[in-house]
Parts: sequence; C-alpha cells; structure tokens
Amino acid sequence: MNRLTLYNTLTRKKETFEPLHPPFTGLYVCGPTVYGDAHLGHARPAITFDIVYRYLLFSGYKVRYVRNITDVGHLENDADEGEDKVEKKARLEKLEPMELVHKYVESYHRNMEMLNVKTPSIEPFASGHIIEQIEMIKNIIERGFAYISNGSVYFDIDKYKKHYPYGKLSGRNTEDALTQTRELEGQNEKKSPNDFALWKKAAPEHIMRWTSPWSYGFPGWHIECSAMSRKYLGEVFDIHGGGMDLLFPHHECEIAQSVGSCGKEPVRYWMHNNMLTINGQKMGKSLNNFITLDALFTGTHPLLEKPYSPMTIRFYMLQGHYRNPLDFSNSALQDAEKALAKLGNAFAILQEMKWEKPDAIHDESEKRLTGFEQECTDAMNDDFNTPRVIAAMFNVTGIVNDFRNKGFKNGVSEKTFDSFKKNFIAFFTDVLGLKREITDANGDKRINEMIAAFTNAREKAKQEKDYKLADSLRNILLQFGELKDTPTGPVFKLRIN
RNA sequence: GGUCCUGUGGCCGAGGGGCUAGGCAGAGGUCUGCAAAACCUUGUACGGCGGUUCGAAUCCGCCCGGGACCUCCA
Repeated sequence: MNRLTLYNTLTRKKETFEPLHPPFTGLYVCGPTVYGDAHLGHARPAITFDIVYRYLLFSGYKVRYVRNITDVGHLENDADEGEDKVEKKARLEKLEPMELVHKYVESYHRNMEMLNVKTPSIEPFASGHIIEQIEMIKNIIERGFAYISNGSVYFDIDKYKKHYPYGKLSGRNTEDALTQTRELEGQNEKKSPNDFALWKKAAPEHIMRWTSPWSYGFPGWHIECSAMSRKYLGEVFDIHGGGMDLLFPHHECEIAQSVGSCGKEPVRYWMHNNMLTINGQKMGKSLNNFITLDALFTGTHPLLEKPYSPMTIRFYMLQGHYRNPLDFSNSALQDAEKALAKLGNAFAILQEMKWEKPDAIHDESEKRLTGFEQECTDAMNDDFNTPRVIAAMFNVTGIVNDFRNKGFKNGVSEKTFDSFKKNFIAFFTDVLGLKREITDANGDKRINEMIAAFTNAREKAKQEKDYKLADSLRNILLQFGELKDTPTGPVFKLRIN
C-alpha cells in the first residue's frame, strides 16, 4: 500500500498521514472573507486543498471537507479595533451586509466552479454559528483563559502560557512580539497587547450584532474557525489548511482557543500553501496589482496581455509545488497555456484510442506505461507533488502520439494499455481536476450545421485553389475554436469559456 | 530588528550526496497549397567562497541576492 506523506507545519517535517479514524478523515480549510470579488490569491488555497481533497478521495478515504465562509468578525486591522470588513464594504456598496455576503459568495462559487474546484462537503458561515461560538467562549472563560473587559471578551495569553505553549505553530514567542508591537489605540481593554478578542461589544452604529452573556456584539475573527471545525469535525481532527499568511495570528489563535476550551490539540496535520507574486512583486492592495479572477478570465486588467482561461490558471498553479512561492506573469501563463494544450491534446487522443494487437511488444514503451501509475502515486504521496505528476504525464505523451501517428506496430500489451489509459485519464481529470476547454460541438444541432457550412465552404475553396478565401474562412473558424486539417478531413472543435 | 522560506540552463519550474525531471522559448526535421497547428530530434544548470566526503547542485559554515510573516491581504 502506498503511503501518503505530507508536510506538517507544526513539526516542520514531512510525516506519514495516518487519519484518526480511517477510512474517515476530516479536512478543514480557511475559506474567504466575503467582502469583494475573489482574486488570484483566493485561487491558490482553493486549488491546493482541492488537490488534497481529490487525492484523499482518490486514495479511498471517506473525506469530510469543511471550508468556511467568514462573513462577520474580520476587522479592518488586527488590533481588534477598526471596522468589520463586511459591514464597511456593505455601506460603501449601499447594501445590507447579508446582501453583500450573498453577492460575493455567489461570485466566489462561480469562480471556483470555473476553476473546477470541487465543492466542499460543508461550507459553514460564521454568522450562522454565533451560538456555537458563544458556547466555546463560555468554555474558555470557565477554564480561566479569557476575561471580560467592558463587555468584550479577550483571550488571556499570559495565563494560557503558564499551562500550554503558545506560538509553537508559527515559531515565535510573545516576548519578541511584545517588543515589536506598536502602540495601538484602544488597547486599554486588554491586559496585554498579545491578547486577542473572542467577543467584541458593538458600537451603537454597528449593524451586525447579536445578543450574548457579555454584550450586544459580535464574535472575534479567529473563533469561528475553532467553533465550526469542532462542530463538524470534532475536538481533534486530521488536517487543517490555509494560506501561509494565516499562520500567525489566525491559526495560532485557533490552537489557543481549542486547547483553552477543552485542553486538546485540535489539529494533527497543519498544511499551508505559499503566497503569490505578480511580476516578482508582492500582490498588495497598495500596489494595485490584485487581479480578480473575473478580470483574469476576461483579460480586462491592465497588467494582462490577454485573457487566461480557468484551466490555464489551474494548470499553472499545479506546475509549481504548493509550498513554494509562485510568480504570475504574462509569459509564464502563456507558456502554461501552450503546455496544457499539448497535454490536453494527448489526453483527448488517448480517450478515443482503442488498443490494437501490435506486431511486436515495444519493451521500452511497455516499461514506461506500466510504471506510469506508480510514478504518479509516488509523486502525489510525496506531499502532493503535482509538478512531478505533470512531468510524468508529459513523459508519456510521446508514446501516445506515436500510437496515434504510427499505429500500434510497436505497441504494448492490452493489459498495459488499458490500465495506463485508465490511470492517465484518472490523474488528469479526477486527481489534478483538469479538463479540456475545447470540445466537440455536439450539443447544438444548429451550431453544428453552421460549423459544417463553414468547413465545407473552406474545403471547396481549397479544391478550387482559392486559398485567399480558404484562409479567410479558416480565420473566422479560429475565432471560435480549434481547426485541424487531418488526413480524413478537417476537424473543428468549439472552444468553451 | 525578530521568525521562517528561498537562489537550478534564455525563461518558468521539479529533484535533493554518485542514477534523463518536465514545460516554454531556441536550433534541426516530418507533415502541409502556404502558414499555423500537431508531431519528432536536440544544447546550455545547479548564487559566491570555504568545509565534510572516495564523490556535493544535493550536507555544514560564512557571504551575497530574492521573498513571506510580525500591520489589511489567501
């Protein structure tokens, strides 16, 4: 049996994955705070953990995948002061907070679907779990790790540190943080600047607020993940994922909250994806280089030379390892676009290919196709190494193309071919979640007729050696898809997206 | 300043003490009305200086460069 290993941020080592209750396993990933359109930065963790989810399923696990939506409590800055992000944006857009949340959740879902990111098993909203959050805060207070101050509740880091280690995930100690922390206004409610809010008393103008034992208010930013992961995955669960930027303070606080409320370490394997840069530069609001996914797909951002399809983005991200930084540039994306087209071409050929009895078995091909599955699973088992899976796939495209071009004269055995075909298709579609964006136009009869009219007209022009007309007809067709002249006649495939 | 990551051929990116990564571009070729596409063949490499070792791109030290978090960001 192949063993999956993954890099655990908690131990800074690759570890063998052993779920608590096999074959069941729980995966929790920090989803977006929905106050704007999803951008490239949201795509990376979504795709990274989509791969984790897909591969766990592929490996036979029964996975419960929880990815939350944060729609309350995430403040404009992390000093536990400032405005709620959702509420501020709602005011700017003149919408009810719930209306704004709905709008951006829809947009997020649409983008994720385009990227072929599978829907999680559960997608809980922070605002839908206020009661669970209040209960958890009560637990923390009962166990003495939080205090009430002016209607707000804060986590008591100093007290917690007397019993449990704080900072073990992010590898930092609070003494350093203390000396580095700036003086921030409104921190007088806290005993120590390291303390963080579990519950905030709402100002009178605050719309999003709920009743609680302490005040009419709202939950702090970190507590929703602790409360919801516990509710759906239990006090201790297998994998928690998110972006590296969430390591501190968000995930560190999650651990403190869970341990503070029940004494148990909540997460067995912490996984973090690395960040993105654009043209070698950090993606930041002040730099105005945040590219929304919609802008990317339509090519409307000034930094973009052209639109890039969702599959190009997905493929590009999978060409790099999730724990390394990834730089976005026009040339890199255009390279990826071409590479994916090539791989997709081999995939399409293979999909339609049937085994034929070869004159002779070609040992080298036989060997490589037989080893293909192992290469792919070895790569995936090694901390979800998608770049190596992709390399393994490119390594066999030559063989596939050879079969197509030269037939099976130097072929492989039926058993080898069938199992290879099955595996290639499985890794392409199920594990990597790729799909071709070019398709046979077999859905709409009228469109097929129109395409046939164009291709037939071009063939006629070619026969009459009216190449000028033939080329202009081809140019028209190329605007809508892919046209290939094959020995058996032209084949047109419509582009979707 | 603190904590951590990283430096691979023209470019992007895996690997990680001796065993071909892969892609894009470049060069040559097949096909073709031409072109494109597709396909085939093919260089160039591990930031610098020391050390460990029979052997280092891979381990260790120092130096130089890039980045992340510590402030809103996925």
